[in-house]
Amino acid sequence: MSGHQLAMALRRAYLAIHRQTNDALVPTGVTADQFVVLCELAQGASKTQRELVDRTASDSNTLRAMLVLLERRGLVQRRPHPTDGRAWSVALTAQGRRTFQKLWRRSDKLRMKLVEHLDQDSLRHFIALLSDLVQRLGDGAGKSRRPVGAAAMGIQSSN
Amino acid sequence: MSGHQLAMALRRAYLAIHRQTNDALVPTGVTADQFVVLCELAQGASKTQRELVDRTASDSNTLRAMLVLLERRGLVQRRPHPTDGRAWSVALTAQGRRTFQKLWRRSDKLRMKLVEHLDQDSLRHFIALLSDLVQRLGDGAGKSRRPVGAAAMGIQSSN
DNA sequence: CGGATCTCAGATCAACTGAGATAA
DNA sequence: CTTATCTCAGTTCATCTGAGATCC
Repeated sequence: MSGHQLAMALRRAYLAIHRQTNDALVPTGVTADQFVVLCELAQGASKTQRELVDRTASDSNTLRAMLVLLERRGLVQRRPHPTDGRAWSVALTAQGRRTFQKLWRRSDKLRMKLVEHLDQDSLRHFIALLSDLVQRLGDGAGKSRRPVGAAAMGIQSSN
Repeated sequence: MSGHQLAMALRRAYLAIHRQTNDALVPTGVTADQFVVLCELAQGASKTQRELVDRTASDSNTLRAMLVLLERRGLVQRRPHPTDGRAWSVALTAQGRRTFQKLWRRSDKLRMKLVEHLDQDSLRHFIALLSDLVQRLGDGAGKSRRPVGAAAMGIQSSN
């Protein structure tokens, strides 16, 4: 057992989820990565791009590109931030909320399958293992253009 | 605790490893995904592209593209398969083996950090959780163009 | 024949670099 | 002045579809 095997197992698992999410959403024309963004936006209030970068673990340039696509399709709206003149305030449009419901339903079975045969404690433990791993890696961070940012830590509403 | 949170934790962890691997390897011009391919090739005998597709969890077209890049750089060689006329037999070149050593050393600290604070049992358990997840997903497989393939199961040399 | 392996063209998205505008 | 947020241009890689050649 080695770090390499852990990395490979993680790769396998992530790619499997990513592909099956894409497969499930392909009739809607929304990608799995875009879905991740919409999920964060669907949790209550509007967010700045910076917050979305932290919460979706995306690159800021990548996130912008995705928002441009989502905006062009009318799922997302960006308005000037009320107090911070540098920032955008990003939110779902009405159509975006409707589309998100559809996406969420379409991916429902997949999420069920993810946690099948896992009781609450195992699931909690599993997530803790993953979070610990991220934290361990994050400490010796490279030259990431993301100087941490408070929202990166896992405060998630319950969905 | 929900399947969504598990998926997000997995995403975070995978992307963190992927990025840090890329960062560690960037002076060599080899990407993290290419490194995955080289790792499999470094384990003993030569392999067909089909085997590599299974073992690296890559798409077959994607794999071909990566092999073309690696071949162009002289790290990899493809010869006709001795017995199966449809298949290629892919192997590292001498330079490929040297480069792989370098890559492996460069990513050593990262692998160490991955398993820091995990004893053998925890690591084994972690990997089992990930593998189980893949298997659960794999059962209800979509229209993946990969009709299973025996090598997909985890027979790994110890590295 | 059916099925497996691989090739090729083409498209799309994600990811990243580096430079810069603007505001805190 | 420094730092943070976001924009923009440009590049590369990974991914996938769909069609087809070739061989088992």
